[in-house]
Amino acid sequence: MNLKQLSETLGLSQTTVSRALNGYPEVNEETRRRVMEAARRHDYRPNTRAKSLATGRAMAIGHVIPISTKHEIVNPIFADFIAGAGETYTKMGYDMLLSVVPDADQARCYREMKAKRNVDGVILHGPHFDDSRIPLLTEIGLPFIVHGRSTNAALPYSWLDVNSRRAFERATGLLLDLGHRRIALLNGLEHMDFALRRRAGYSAALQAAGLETDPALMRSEEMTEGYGHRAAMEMLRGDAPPTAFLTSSLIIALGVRRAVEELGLKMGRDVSIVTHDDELSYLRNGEDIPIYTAVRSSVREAGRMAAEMLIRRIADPTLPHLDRLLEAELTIGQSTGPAPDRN
Amino acid sequence: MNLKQLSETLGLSQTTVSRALNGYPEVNEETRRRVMEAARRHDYRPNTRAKSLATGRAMAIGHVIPISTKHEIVNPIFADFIAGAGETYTKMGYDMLLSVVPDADQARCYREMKAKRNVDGVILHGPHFDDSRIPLLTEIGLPFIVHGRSTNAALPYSWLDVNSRRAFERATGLLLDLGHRRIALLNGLEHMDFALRRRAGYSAALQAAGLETDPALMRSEEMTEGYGHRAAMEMLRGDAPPTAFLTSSLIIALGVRRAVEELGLKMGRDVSIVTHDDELSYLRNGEDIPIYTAVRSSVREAGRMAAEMLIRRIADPTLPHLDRLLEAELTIGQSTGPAPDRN
DNA sequence: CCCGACTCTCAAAGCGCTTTGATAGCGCGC
DNA sequence: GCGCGCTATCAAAGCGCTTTGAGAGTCGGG
Repeated sequence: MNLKQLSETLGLSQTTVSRALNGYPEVNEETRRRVMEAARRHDYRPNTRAKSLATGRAMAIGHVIPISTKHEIVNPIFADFIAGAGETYTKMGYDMLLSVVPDADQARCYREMKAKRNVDGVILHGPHFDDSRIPLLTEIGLPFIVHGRSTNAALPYSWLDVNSRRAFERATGLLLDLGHRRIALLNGLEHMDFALRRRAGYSAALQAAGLETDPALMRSEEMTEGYGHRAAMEMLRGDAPPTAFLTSSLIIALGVRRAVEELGLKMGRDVSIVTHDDELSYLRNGEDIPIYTAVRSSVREAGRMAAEMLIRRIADPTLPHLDRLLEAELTIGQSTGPAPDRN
Repeated sequence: MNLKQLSETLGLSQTTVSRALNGYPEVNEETRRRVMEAARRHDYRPNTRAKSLATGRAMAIGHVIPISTKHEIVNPIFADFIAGAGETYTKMGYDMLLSVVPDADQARCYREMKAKRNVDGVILHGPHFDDSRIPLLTEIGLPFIVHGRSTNAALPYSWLDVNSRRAFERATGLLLDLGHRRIALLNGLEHMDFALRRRAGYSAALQAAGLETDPALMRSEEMTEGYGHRAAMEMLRGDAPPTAFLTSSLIIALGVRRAVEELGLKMGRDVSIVTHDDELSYLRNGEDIPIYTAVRSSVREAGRMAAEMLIRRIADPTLPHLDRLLEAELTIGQSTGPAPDRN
C-alpha cells in the first residue's frame, strides 16, 4: 500500500492524505480522522527511501565501528552504548546505521556516508588524544557528537563524556585513605583520550599525597582479562609489589583477581582492587552487593543521552555546540580494605 | 555532486553516465574510462535513497535487537556477530540497520521494516524452540536467515547454526572419560533453542554412560557471572556436590571459578569445568594456552557466513533454503582433570 | 449583491537515480 | 545507392513521497 493507492481508496488527493498524516494544520479534522483511520487499517507506512529523497533528511544516524586489524577487538562497550542510543532512535523515529570498517578506512567511510546521504549525523566513538576524525567531520559538514573528548582538538565540537579524571582521582584517593602507598594502574591504551585522563587523575591524587608515580606500577594495554592477569602476576611477584590495583575496566579487574587468587592472596585483605565499571548489562559487578569497589557510569545511559543530543543538533545545526560531563559514582564493594602492614 | 551535474560536466546524458558507472556493456570503453575518471575526481557517489527508490532494492540488512524488559540484558554475542556480519556487508556494498526494540514490539518492528522498505532482508537472532518470528517473516515475505534453529518450526527456513547437541555430548563425554559421575549443567534460558539442544547432548551422553540426569545438578538462567557463582556455590555446598561443571558460556564459567576458589578448592583438580566458548574478541579464553577446556565456535565467523547466505538468498529468492551446520571444536585447557576420589 | 478572507483540497513539480524505448551515425553487402 | 544491423547516445518516464502555488467553495461584512 502506497500513498497513491491510499488516497485513491479515500477519494482524496495524495497531497491531502500526506498532509493529514503529517499533521499539517490545513486539513479538516474530520478528513484527518478518516485518513488516519484508513492508514491504520491498511497498515500504511510511507516508503522511507521516497520520503527521505523528498525531504532530504535520511532519518538515520550512523555509527562507525572500527576494526583494528592489529588486535581485532570489538570494543565490548559498543553493545551497551548502541542499545542505549537505539532506544532513543526508536523513540524519535530514527534508524541506526552501523558500519564495520578497518581502522584505516574510517575517513573514507565518513566521506561516503556524507556523499551517499544515508545518514543525517554520526556518533564518534573512542576518541583519541588528537583525533583526526573531528576535523574531518567538521570539514565535510556531517553533524556529529563525540562519546568522550579529544583533548588536543583545535576545533570546537559537541561531546558527552564521563569525568574520568575526577573519577580516577577519587578512586586513588580512596586507596590512599586506606593506607595504600603502592598503587598500580592498569590502564587502557593511552592513545585513547579517556585513558590519558584517567592517568592524569591517578597521578594528581598521588602527587597531592606527596607520592611519586612509579613507572613499574603503570601499564597501558588493550583491556582484556589476560592483560589484567599477566600484569598483576608480574607486579605481585616483583620486589616491591603493589598493595592495590586501579583498573580501567571490569574485565581487567577479573584478571587481576585471578592472579591474586592464584598467588594464594585474598582480595580486599592482601590486595585491594578498584575498577572503572561501565555497567555493562551482561557483565554486572555483583548482583546485590558490588563485588568490586568501583567508579561507575552507565554506558547505556550515555548512549541514550548522546543520541538525544545528536538529534537536537541535527534539528537545528545553527545551535551552539553542546556538551555534557557526567560524574562517575563511587561505590564501595568487597575488593578494598586497609593496606596490609608490610613494614 | 549528483548525476546530473556530473553528466553536464562531461557533456553526456545522465543515462550514459549511469550506464558507464554501473558497468553496462553498451558504453564505449573510452567513454566509460572518461566517466569513471571524472567520478573519481569529483568523488561522486550516487545518493543511496534515490538509487534504492529507483531500483527497489534497499541495499541494507536489518538486525533487530530485542531488549527484554525483564532482565534488560543485551546479548553479549551481538557485538561480535554483528562485527562479523558487518565485514561481509561492507565488502558486498550493503548497509546494516539496527533496531533496538522492546521484546513485545518485535513483530511490529519487522512489519514496519517491510512496509517502509528500508531493508532487503533480516537476520533473526536467538531463536526459541517454537519461534513465532519465523512464520511472521515468512508471511510478510521478508527474506531472512536464522542464526540458530527453531526445532518446532512448521515451515522450512534458512539457517546457520552450531551443532550444540554434539558439542555438549562430546564435552560431557570428555568429563565422563575423566571419571566424573556428578556433572552439573549450567545452561542458558531453556526457551532458547540452543539451550535445549545443549541439554539434549548432555543428557544423551549421560544416558549412554548408563547414568541418570539429576535435576539438582541442572540449572537454566540468564547467562551471567553471578548466576555461575551462585549456582556453583549452592551445588558445591550441597550434600552430593558435583565434581564437574558444564557451562553454556564463558561468563558463567568465570562465576563458577570464583565460587570454586572461594571455597578453597582448586579448578582442574577438585572441580573440573568445561564451557561453551563463543570466542568473543574481548573475552578470550586465555591468550596462548586456553584456561578453560571448551567447545569453541567463533561467533564472528558465524556472522560473516550468515550475512553471505542472506545476501545470496536476496539475490535469488527462488533458491531453495540454505542451511549450514558448524561443528564446535573441543580444546583441552587447564580447567579439567580426572575426577577426585571421594568414595 | 459583491468582495475579501478563510478553509479545504488539488494538480504538478521536484528529490536523484535507473531503465525503457527511440534515434543518430556508421560501415557493409547487395 | 539503399537498407540492414550495430554501436553509442539520448530524452523521458517512473520509483513514492513532500511541497508549492493555485483553485473551489463557504461565509460574513459592507
